[in-house]
Amino acid sequence: MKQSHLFTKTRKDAPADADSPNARLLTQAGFISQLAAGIYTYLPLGLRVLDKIKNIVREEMDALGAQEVLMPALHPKHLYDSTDRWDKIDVMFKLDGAGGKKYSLSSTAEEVVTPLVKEFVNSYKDLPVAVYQIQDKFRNEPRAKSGLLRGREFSMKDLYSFHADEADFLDFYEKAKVAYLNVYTRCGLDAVVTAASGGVFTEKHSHEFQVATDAGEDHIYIDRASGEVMNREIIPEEDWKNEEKYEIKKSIEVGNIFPLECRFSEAFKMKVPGADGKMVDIIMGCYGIGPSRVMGSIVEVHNDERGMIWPKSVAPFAVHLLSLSSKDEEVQNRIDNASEDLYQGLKDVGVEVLWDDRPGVSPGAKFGDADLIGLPLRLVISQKTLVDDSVEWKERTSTDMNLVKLSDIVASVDAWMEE
RNA sequence: CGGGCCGUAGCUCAGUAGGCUAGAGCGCCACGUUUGGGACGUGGAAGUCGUGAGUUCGAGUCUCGCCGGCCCGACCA
Repeated sequence: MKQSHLFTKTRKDAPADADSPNARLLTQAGFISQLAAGIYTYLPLGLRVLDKIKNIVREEMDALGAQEVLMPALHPKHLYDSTDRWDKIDVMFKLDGAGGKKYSLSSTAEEVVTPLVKEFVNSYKDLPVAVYQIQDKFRNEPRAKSGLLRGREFSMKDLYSFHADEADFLDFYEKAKVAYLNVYTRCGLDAVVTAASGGVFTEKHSHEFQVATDAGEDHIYIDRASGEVMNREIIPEEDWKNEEKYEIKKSIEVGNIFPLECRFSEAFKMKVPGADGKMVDIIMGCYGIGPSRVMGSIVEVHNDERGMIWPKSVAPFAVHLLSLSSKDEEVQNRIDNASEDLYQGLKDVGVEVLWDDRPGVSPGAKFGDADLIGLPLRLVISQKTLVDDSVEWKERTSTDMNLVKLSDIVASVDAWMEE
């Protein structure tokens, strides 16, 4: 994409009302725009990141054997009458429809997915089933905060699994854990599985995926003896400051999986015949990842004083190509032609390039924007590099710069992409 | 939902004790010069001072209500 065509712009000054690094940097670089507290527009650069995260999630969910659907975000009240949750979910947005009907905006989807799957599952032979969706969720948070980390409308992937017996559920649950860890690793996040309370659904523990960072609002306790990681909510209060027993870190919860047991299958009278012909209860699990929160978390973890530092896997573009300006028309033409050739050459081999082709913008401004936007690889073409028939190569994570011949550059980038 | 901070140009902010035509930097527009770390000169456009009421001869400034944002806490099925 040519930067001259990008309708968004970077800002020289950080926004005054964005304190957290993710809100400040994403806004300053033109990735997101705030509409209200906890409500954001994803601009072209930000949307590309969000989509890449969603696609990584998709790939891992598909590999797990789950099937993607898209359920409505507008939920009729009667579903919640079946589970008695209409007045229990206090973050639920409720609205009135025509004819006195009542609806809520999706804050979760157990009430939709359970009847949905029930439509198609008639026997133990139809199980297990795992379905997921990636959809915006709405939660009337008393206090939205920290940019993308806690919003009132946010992207969430929610997966639900249905099983004929406990052993099958546990097997799937463990595989889901691995799939989740794969997602975080691929997104450049170092997440740990953390035991947490089971909430209202189960006596068992649920499991969270926590990324240790001071930007987090959770506290994880790492048992120094066993290595087990636990959320503070399941630590006895007298041990909250026991640093001899636990290593304590602040962290962001980037995912949560938990057993639902038969809470929802019972509420919707979902039972099927087992192998012996007798009706069996259906055991469910539920598994959530917020792609928008993952995006914010990546920025919290990967940034420096100059801007964001995107991992290659989720960067909006892999390469930032900078054409520096020259007063000499002849030189300028050579810069433009070499840049155009490289831009096309990279696109032809499938490399995503943001080309800073803006005329007349000073080198300092282009470098500043490149650092702020934080694409993994910066390539510069200028009078200086063309003297050597070369391009300057600099990775965002390094201060090293070196020249690569124009004749070799596409192959070099292609090889770097495979790393 | 409790507590705190804040709202003045597109952005970041200043605005003394209430005082007459409301300021700066950046950005933007025009022209010229400049081009390897956010260049410079000259000229220009741009503001119902969040909003409503009140006090006052006079309100960006004081009082109250409302709206909105950020932070701390509670909450986070």
